[in-house]
Amino acid sequence: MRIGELATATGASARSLRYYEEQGLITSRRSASGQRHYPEAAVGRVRLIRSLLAAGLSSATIHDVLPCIADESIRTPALEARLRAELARIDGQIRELRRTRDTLAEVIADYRV
Amino acid sequence: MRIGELATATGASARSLRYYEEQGLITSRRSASGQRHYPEAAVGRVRLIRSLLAAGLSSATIHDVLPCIADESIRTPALEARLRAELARIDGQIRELRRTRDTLAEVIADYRV
DNA sequence: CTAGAACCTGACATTGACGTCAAGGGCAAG
DNA sequence: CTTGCCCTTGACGTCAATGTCAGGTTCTAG
Repeated sequence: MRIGELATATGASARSLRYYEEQGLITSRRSASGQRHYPEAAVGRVRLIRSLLAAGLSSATIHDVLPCIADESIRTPALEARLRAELARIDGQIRELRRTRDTLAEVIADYRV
Repeated sequence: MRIGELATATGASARSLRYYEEQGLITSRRSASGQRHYPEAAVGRVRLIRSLLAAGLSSATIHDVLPCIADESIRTPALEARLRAELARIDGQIRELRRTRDTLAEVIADYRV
């Protein structure tokens, strides 16, 4: 699977995929001519990366926790704590979003009256 | 209320408050010497602005919908549609966050085993 | 073989919500 | 009056994820 195919499969641009690799979030096997080739599993990994990015994790944070997700052998208590912290952060973010959502919904409800 | 007081009351920096004003999100009465003064109501308004920003609305979007929120006389069907669209966007964002959250939670659960 | 699509690296540009710094004016307390 | 803090405008810096462009190489279809 070359980069263009992975791009269309994941919704990430080729530029983004190279960036993810540069940040150590994904790896690629190179053909003799230097072109990147990916295994099927890269699709799921990139999708996970994108959802974590969308959840507000930085690429550095993802770099820290992704090996923990991908490779059981690297799982450590410190990484578990990190994951829990990020989970808590996302939970807080969801709560705040819901409050904002409700504020907006109230505005709209009042709107009709 | 001067800018420093509003800043500590809302958690926004003075820089941010000037930025919000520059973007047309808030207004201020100026003293003879040019210093900004705000009414008490500015606190709530700035808090609302911040939560909308945190929810991913751009300052331009907030500029569009905030008068609708603040001033009933400007409410129009177009603005209501805009509000509904933003509400839907936030709902989608919450759903995606929950999926990511659950993915992360699963990882942590698997972690113990 | 050849055209065109896809890929490569490297570098600069962009965006939005700010931070920060400079150079100065305003204001209350002692 | 002065000390020190708060305020002003204006301009440039930052950060992170991507866009974009240039100049060149490689793959694929006909």
